[in-house]
Amino acid sequence: MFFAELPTWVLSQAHLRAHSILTAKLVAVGARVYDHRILDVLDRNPEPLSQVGIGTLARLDRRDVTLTLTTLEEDGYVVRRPDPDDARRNVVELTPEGRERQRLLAALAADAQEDVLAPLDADARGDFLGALALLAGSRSLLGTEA
Amino acid sequence: MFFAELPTWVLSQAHLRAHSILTAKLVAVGARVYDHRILDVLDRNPEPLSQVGIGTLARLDRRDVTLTLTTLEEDGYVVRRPDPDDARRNVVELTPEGRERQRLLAALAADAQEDVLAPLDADARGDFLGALALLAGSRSLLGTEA
DNA sequence: CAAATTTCAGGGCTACTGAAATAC
DNA sequence: CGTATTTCAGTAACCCTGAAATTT
Repeated sequence: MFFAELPTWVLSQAHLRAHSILTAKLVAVGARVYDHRILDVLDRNPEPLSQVGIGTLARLDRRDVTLTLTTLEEDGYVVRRPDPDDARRNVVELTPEGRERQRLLAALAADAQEDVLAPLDADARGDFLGALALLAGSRSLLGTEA
Repeated sequence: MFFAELPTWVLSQAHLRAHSILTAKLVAVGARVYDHRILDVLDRNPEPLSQVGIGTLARLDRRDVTLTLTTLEEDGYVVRRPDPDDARRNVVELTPEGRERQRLLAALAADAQEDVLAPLDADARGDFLGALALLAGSRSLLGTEA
């Protein structure tokens, strides 16, 4: 079978198109996908999080958490403080600007979903997303387990 | 909506799982996805191809064609010769070893497809792949156009 | 002259590993 | 002591751009 007929290939192209749509929305405001992931988990968790906690919830490597937080902190969207209960940890919190930033990024991400799914009608979307979650397996937390 | 519920996220995770399955099969024999793409188009086109021709058919950037061909040539799977009709071009051809290599990689890629689609039954696969091709759009050449 | 081909240099994003410093 | 957290250095694969050298 020709490589471009393989499901693995079509999946990669569908992902690439979706990812391009999403990143285009985000770069328009100077943001990246990692920014959105981290601000999202911070916005949803009222209790302060350590960087390890952020990495777990945002499914990001510790390295990428560190680098992304550095830029977010430089831009004034988050603050890092040493955890008073455990000096090994940083406590990371959203600033008001960060919370506002997240609302913007979430709105842009929502726009992107509509663009991505535009080729499918409402009926087809449900079936498709169900099958997609099965294929994603434990990598998405929406599928059979979660 | 939580970022992990977004279709863009689930799509990326499905792709990542599929890609991991495929690359695991290939790395087991020391090959990469680009190797498979290039050997595939060479194997299917009896007439010799230039590097630009390979890039077009394999949907690879000219830079990646150059780098991948260098390793394939070092391993004895392809040969590059100056095109006698146009000295700007290289004519690239599979060696017998390259043809055999491609048969191996194609078999491994086929195995990977089965593993990837395992969570879906036969009925669901057709619908899913049809929807997926729509989302991939012009990036796959299987969808509505092409 | 302009255009095409190959190659090199380099970057950006995503995902990841090893190791150091620090603190528990 | 061993373990956990953060940080730095670095890698791999994928996708892409600019520019040079060569030839048409």
